[in-house]
Amino acid sequence: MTTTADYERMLREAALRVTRPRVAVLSAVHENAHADTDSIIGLVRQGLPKVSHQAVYDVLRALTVAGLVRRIQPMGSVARYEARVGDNHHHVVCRSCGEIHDVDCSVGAAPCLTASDTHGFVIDEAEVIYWGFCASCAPESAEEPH
Amino acid sequence: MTTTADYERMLREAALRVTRPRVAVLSAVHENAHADTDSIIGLVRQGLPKVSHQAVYDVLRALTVAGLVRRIQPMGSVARYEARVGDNHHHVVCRSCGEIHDVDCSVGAAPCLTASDTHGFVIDEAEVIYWGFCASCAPESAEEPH
DNA sequence: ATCCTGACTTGATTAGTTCAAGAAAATGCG
DNA sequence: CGCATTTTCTTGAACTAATCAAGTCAGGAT
Repeated sequence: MTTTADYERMLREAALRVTRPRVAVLSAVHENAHADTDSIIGLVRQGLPKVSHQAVYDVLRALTVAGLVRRIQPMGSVARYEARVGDNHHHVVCRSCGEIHDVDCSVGAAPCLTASDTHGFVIDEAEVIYWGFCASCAPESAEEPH
Repeated sequence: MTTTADYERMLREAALRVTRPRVAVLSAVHENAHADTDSIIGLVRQGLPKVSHQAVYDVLRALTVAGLVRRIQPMGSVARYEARVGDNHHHVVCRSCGEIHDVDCSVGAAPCLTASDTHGFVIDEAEVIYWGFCASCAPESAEEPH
């Protein structure tokens, strides 16, 4: 289990000041994968009722810049954050309810990181989003071709 | 070259009424890949100065639903539209200037469409976004590790 | 040509996020 | 430990992209 002290250490190692809003946000993101900003605000306020929404926005940005959390934003969705960073995993998103789950890269390490024609771009990351319907939202006749 | 008559036919084949705003939007998306809504409004108004922004929003949604255009929205960016539909191509996005280019799927047909663990999801599409820096934005020392 | 339905215009409204100025708190130093 | 410096947080407003609603207008069928 991750304790408050662990979060404080993570912040310190990232050269960020340790404040209660930051610990609370970091904790919320760790314990609630793929939470959107609004949920995070709610979670943080369970422990610290007085934090402003900008504090949360600021903290999320600081944590994102520091690499402690990762911001994901499938289209049609608001910004969401997750604590798994640096392991090149991807996401499966439900078209209906927006639910997100992690999936590891299918073909090994990072095979998708080779585009056929990069147009002169220096590519550093390949983001994969699998779109579909989750178990609850999939119609029973999902496997029918039409 | 694609003419107005072609766009009208495309609309008719999609069971959409042929209106000048629709032709103008369809034309704008075809001639300006990855344009955002605001640019499209500007382009449309070059020919039809009086179209409202809602008309453009409405038309873009109708065209998207009809499958004539595709909506893409890398995170941090507003909605963009492109006319290449149904060929499973992906995108490379510049982290700095937001420029977008098409890339064909690297490993053949649609290999990325196999996630390792689908969490019970019925997946119908794998969207790949390659992140990096375009030729203009890439620093000279881009290949240096640090 | 006329009617009916769907599309467009106008204007207001929302949600999500950001900006700005001042107050508060965290770190470093004496 | 207490103070100074610097960053962070609070308060409140503003901004942007997008949507909603009501009424007018135009495309396509009869």
